[in-house]
Amino acid sequence: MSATPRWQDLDRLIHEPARLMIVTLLYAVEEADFLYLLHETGLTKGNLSTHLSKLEEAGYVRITKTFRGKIPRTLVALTPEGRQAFETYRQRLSHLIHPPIQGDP
Amino acid sequence: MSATPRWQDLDRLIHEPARLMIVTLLYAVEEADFLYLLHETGLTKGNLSTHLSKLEEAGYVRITKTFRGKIPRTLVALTPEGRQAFETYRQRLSHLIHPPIQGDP
DNA sequence: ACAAACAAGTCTGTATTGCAAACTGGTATG
DNA sequence: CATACCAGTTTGCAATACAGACTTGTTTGT
Repeated sequence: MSATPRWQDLDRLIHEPARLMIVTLLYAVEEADFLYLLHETGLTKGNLSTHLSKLEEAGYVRITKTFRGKIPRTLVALTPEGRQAFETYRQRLSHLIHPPIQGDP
Repeated sequence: MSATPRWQDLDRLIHEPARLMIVTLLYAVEEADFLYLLHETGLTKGNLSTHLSKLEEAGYVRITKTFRGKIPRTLVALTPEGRQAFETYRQRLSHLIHPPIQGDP
């Protein structure tokens, strides 16, 4: 028992490919609307909506609903915490992914 | 619809943290026995066993059962396919993880 | 005026699957 | 003889990702 479960500490919320995709996009562009994410990720509306809600619950993104005229527009942005979480995730993954190489031709 | 789901192509089998852990270990040491993996990963026996079976089904690892005296010993090694899959996975993840752009103070 | 399509969801149902714990079977040890 | 180790298989549960249907309001096409 116990061991060193530093691996398990991978943030499951970000780890999920769909959300990893979303977070990565947000990290790059800093702000995006629903449709942009929808097209860029190729997810379905419902799916994207759900994932965004989860990220919002976790405090990783902030969702702002505005109106462009009468048309609703949903803006999504990473919060500082989300940004931080992504960086931590990224670091941890790096450790996993290219570990100090061992004797291996 | 359609879009470009190059992200989705992340190999789910390897992506799962527990298995990512296993594969990474195997990639490093090239050969490991059950107990080593058990202690190193901190998984339960059943869990480890299940994950190994899945990796075996996918052809990513080869499991060799030997006997050390009368005590069973289970050796696990990455197959070339597994090795290939891990490298592909790693590459794809790299693309995701440190993206080219970054205009962001 | 009416139909269709868009924007941004919510809700539901299904199917996977990860995980822990219990059980199995054989061996060594006290 | 009972306990503990090795290496599993099976079971049961809980979470969840995903697609698709349904909703509400708005704009556009004819």
